Formats: sequence, C-alpha cells, structure tokens
Amino acid sequence: MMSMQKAKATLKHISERLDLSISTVSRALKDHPDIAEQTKRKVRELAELMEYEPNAFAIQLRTNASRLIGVIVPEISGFFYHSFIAGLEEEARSWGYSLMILQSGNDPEREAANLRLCRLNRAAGVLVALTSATTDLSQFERTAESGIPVVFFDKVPEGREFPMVTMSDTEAARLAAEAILQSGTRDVLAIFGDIGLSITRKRLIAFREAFAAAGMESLLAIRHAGSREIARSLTLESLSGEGPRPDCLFAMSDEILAGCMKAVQQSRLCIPQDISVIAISTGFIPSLFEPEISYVQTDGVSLGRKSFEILHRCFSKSPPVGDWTVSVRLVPGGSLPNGRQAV
Amino acid sequence: MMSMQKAKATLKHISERLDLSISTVSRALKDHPDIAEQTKRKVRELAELMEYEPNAFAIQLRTNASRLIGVIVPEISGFFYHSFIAGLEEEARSWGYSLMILQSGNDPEREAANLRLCRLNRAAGVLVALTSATTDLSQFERTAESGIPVVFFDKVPEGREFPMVTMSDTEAARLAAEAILQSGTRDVLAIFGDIGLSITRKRLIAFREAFAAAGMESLLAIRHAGSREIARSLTLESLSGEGPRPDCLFAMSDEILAGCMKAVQQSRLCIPQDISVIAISTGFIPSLFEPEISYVQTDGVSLGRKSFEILHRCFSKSPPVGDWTVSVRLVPGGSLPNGRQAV
DNA sequence: ATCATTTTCGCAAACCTTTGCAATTCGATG
DNA sequence: CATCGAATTGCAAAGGTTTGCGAAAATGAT
Repeated sequence: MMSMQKAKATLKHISERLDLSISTVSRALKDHPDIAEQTKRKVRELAELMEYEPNAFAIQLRTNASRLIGVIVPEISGFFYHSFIAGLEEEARSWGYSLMILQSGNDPEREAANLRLCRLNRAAGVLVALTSATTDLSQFERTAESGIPVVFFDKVPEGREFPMVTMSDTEAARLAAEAILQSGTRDVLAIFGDIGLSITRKRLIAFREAFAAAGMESLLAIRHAGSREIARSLTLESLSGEGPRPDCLFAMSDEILAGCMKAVQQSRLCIPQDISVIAISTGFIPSLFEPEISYVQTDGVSLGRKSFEILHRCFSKSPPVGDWTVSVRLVPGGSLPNGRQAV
Repeated sequence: MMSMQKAKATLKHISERLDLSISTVSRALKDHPDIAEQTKRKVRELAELMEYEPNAFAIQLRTNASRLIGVIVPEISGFFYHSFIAGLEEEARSWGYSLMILQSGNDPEREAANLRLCRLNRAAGVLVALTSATTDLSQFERTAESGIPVVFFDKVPEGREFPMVTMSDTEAARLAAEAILQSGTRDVLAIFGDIGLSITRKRLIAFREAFAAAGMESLLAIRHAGSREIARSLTLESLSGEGPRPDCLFAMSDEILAGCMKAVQQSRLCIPQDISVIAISTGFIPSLFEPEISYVQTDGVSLGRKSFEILHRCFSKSPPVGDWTVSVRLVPGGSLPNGRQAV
C-alpha cells in the first residue's frame, strides 16, 4: 500500500493497446461522429479499465483556455465575501468552472500581484472586489486586453469601462427608511460607514431622500463610523447622553450593526420597547438576537450567482459593459414595532 | 480602446527578434549560469518590453506540476471554514501556491466529483474536510496513489492512513471545563453536538474527565443538539423549567452557542449575574454580546496555516502520516464571573 | 466490374516550455 | 601549432492533446 505511483494512462497508451491512432482515440472519447460506434465502444471500455483521465495541462495548452475563474477579494472572512464566494461557487460549478481564490488584504499591491496570477494561470475570467485604496486600474485594463474578462462586484470602480454588479444600495436604503417611517418612530439615529466609500454615499443619499419625500427629514441624526468600535461608542454616547434619546437605530452594515448592538446591550435598553433597530445586513447577526433584528437583506449568495451570470455572458458575447444590481428585500424581525409590515 | 487582443509574447518571439535560440532565452530569463551576463540583459530587456509572461499551461505540461492546492469543504460559509480558508490562503500565497475552492455541500457524491476535479487539474495537493456522511475513502486513496498528497482537516476520517490536522478538541474541552470549575458555579448545563460526530465525542469525553478529576461530575447536565434551533429550545426548557435553574451554560460550538444565547435573551436573564456562559468558539459570536462571552478559541486561521504546513511537508519528504493538532487558548470575556483568569 | 459516395481512420502540425547533451568559440597552455 | 578547458549557445526531444486534411476502406449505384 506504499505509494504506487502508477503512471497515468494517456491517449497514446490506449491507442497502442488497441492498435489505433491517437487521434482516433481522442475523437472516440469525445463522441465524434466520424468514429464508428463499435470503435467508440472499445475505446471507452479500455479507457475506463485503464482509469484514463485526460491531462488538463495538455488540453489547456492546446486550447489555450482553462475552466478556472479568479476571484480577488479584500478578505475571505468578514461579514460578506464568504457567502458571496459560496453562491458563486455553486453557480460556477454547475457550469463546469472552478474558483481560484485570492485575498488582497486591502493592499493594492497584493491586488495587482493577484491579478497577475490570474493572467499567468490564464483564468477564464476574473471577479474583483476592489481594495478601498485602489486607484490605478491599468492592471485591470491590461488583463481585459489580454482576453480575460474582468467583472467587478461589491466594491466597484467609479468609471463605467467595466461590467460590474452590486447590491441595489439605493433600494436597500430606501426600504429601510420606509420601514422606519411606517413604524412611527420619532427620533432616528442613523449610522453610516466611511463617507469615502461609494457604497456609503449611495446608501446615504437614498436614505435621506426617502425621509425628505415624507417630509420627515427633521427626525434624522446621521453619523459616520469607520469601524465597529466607533459605531459602538457613537451609539452609546447618543443613548446615554444628555439630549433626548433616539427611539430608533439604523445601521448601514453588519459591521456597524455589531457595534450598535454592543452599545444597546451596554445601556440595558430593551428592544423594541425602549428602542427599535433596523439594519442593512446579510441576516446572520440579526438572527442572533431576541427579538431578531429587522433588516434589509443584502444577500451575498445571490450577488455571487448574479456575478457569475454576468461573467458568463462575457465569455460568449461581446462584453456587456454597464452595471447590474441584485435586488434586496426587507426581512421583518421583532425589533421594529408597530410597523405595517412591508409587502 | 476596443478589445485589442494582442497576441501573447512567447519565448519564440523573443528569440527571433534577438536572433537567439529558444533555449537560450529560456535560460537567460531564469538566470541560468551558462548564459553570458550581456545576453541575459538583452533578453530581460526585450522580455520586459514585450510584456512577456510565461505560459503556465506549457510549464505545467512540461514539468507535470501545478501550484494549485485543492480545498474541499462541506460549505465555505458557516461558522468556521471561511476563516480556515483565509489562513490557508495567506500561508499558501507566501509559498507561491494558490487555492482552488470546492464545496461538497455535505454530499459525498459531490465530494467525490470535486476530488476528481483536483486530480484532473493535477493539483499539487488536496486539503479535505469530510462530509458528515462520507464513508468510502477509496477515492481519496486513489488520489494519493496518483501522486497527489491528501491531508484531512477538521472533519477527519477514523483510520490513520492519511495525515490529518485538527483543533485540539481534548484540550479545548478541558480548558473550558476547568474555567467553569474555577468560577465556582454549581449547576452546569452543557450542550454538545451530534453524538455521531467524532468531534463531539472527543470534546465530551475530555469535558467529563475534567469534571470527574475534580470530583464534580454531579454538577453536570449534558444534552445534545443537532442544530441551532434545538440548542435554543433545550436551553430555554432548562432555564424556564420546573427544576432548579442551572447557573452555567456551556456550548460546544458556535452553532450551539447561537441557540443558547437566543434562549438566554428570551428568558431575560442577565449575564453573568443570573447565569454564566462559556463556549468553544471562533470568537466572532462571543464578541457580539455585552458582556463578551468567555470562550476557548478554536482558531480557523491557525488551523489553516498548520494544514498548509503539513501539506507542504508532503511535497518534499515522504508523507508524514499521523495527526497533528493546533493548540487552543482560553479567551476570558465577562460572562464567567469570579474566575481566577487562566494564565 | 467501375465509379462515386460515404464512412472511418491516420498523419502531422501546433500549442510553449524545459533540459540533457552536443556544438561552437575563444583564449590559454604545453 | 596542437590541444585542452572553460564559457556560451543551439539542437532536438519530450510532455499529451486537438484538429484540418488527406487516405483508405466500405458501401451503393450503375
């Protein structure tokens, strides 16, 4: 049972045993119409017997194409990307593609190096969630020029030269705002992320607009938190501070929600009696609390699926530049009282 | 700016422009001592200019080796595997390897298909966390026989034919038990996972032993929960039931902890005054609560690093069969009162 | 029996790189 | 001047598969 290292069977081996040519064997195994049915049968049987498995390296060299999709994300863990990858993998697998996962660690240089890896491995396509510090897109252009389609997701560049797919930030923020308005709260503390990120700006604008449309903009206190901890201290300050205590908390993201909930627990307030909470979230954190937090779901899994779909289009047709969004929905929990539940 | 599709530069192109042979160019680019310094310089310059990037397919075919490591997990998301992958990717990248991620979705057939994919792609090695339903290991043996090292992690087979690396379940359970004993609680409800899983049995045995060693086994009520929801209802039942209410809760895993905390919140008990809590966890969920939950950390990241290390040994030397463990540590939160903190 | 088709199969090039070995040059030494 | 050694470079095979095109065999029609 020591490592036997049986030599891999090749087309040549099969062809010799059957006294056929390599090309005939090759065609027989892929059911080419030129080959007689009887020959095919014999070939298939021997191939099975010899446990023939085609040499992917040779195929790739010959056809100059792989079934590997490069995925570059700032980090795999965290609140979002792992579920994106899960959804993407499902979809990719069903089309016969596999995933090569690269982390950029929020470092543009590593990002570029990873992109280079994708080129070297002749990836069939690349999916990228940008680093927050990425400014130079030339490497991506170079990759696209060399025939590898590049699709951005989640953290996308500003310009419109590439196809990209994101959550519908506008819709998500609007849904959350409307849910808040319908719940009849009177004093909202809304915490958003780093204003430098486009995702923050989009959500903020839509959120404000919804309140403005209802003529309720005066209810709104808006803060920005770059981290979980900052979100916590901002919230705590507001909850236990001098002024009138807000009766509703909105968190733009999971990271911020985590900070807010910490503060709520610290101040020993009860949800939803003392304060109501709503967030934009993947849904995992909201499910941990009792009552469960109401949230607008930004589902990584469906974003993954959609992203593959867009990339897949790039394979066949001319690249469909533009941006796609995947829709979101409100998942009512018990943290927003008195609300006429959204449809 | 339309897709230019410039043809990729090859060694041949460079050799023609420089009037050298292909082999000379090849050697020059890899700094072979046979080649004159001046020649190397010229070659490097032109290669740079032509944006030459070696064709990985050809190299792989020639050398019959790739820098791709297959990773097969039941699911990427969830409580654990994504951080494992994150740690693994870090380590692999630093050695020049990339990751091919495959999900088995807890289906042994998909698992086998994924394994086949690894063989077809001639992965340099494969890391596997088994499905809970996997019984047939023949495919793994076949893969190992064909020269691809297989290392199991987390969910490992019973036999000892493969190298494998796991968290130190024994140590984790012992640490948790000792922390409980030191905290001076008197009535412990300990919730473990499905008794069919080896991880459950290992943790259970060590946990019990620690109590037995202290002569405190009588404190212990042990339950098994196969899901978050079952953990919740078991806990709730115990907390609001007839009998004496336990004053300490132990959760064997994150999934169970999630259920327990739901129940604790439902019963409106305060931590740690009314009840103390400790878990074996990655640390994410514990960090969401206030006070933070004390836990024994089973760190996916370091398991990922360690796993790569073991796999990496398989590349060079003869396969080091046996099982390795990565050590764990107690991370004290505020959920276990009165405890002399562990060192 | 001849010719035209159709069916079935083989030849050989191409994909690009690596590498053992042979070949060439050049200066130096005997 | 012949010989030798070292420093450079080239030749050619190998790795396994795909595929256009031509060749051979079988079939059918006349």
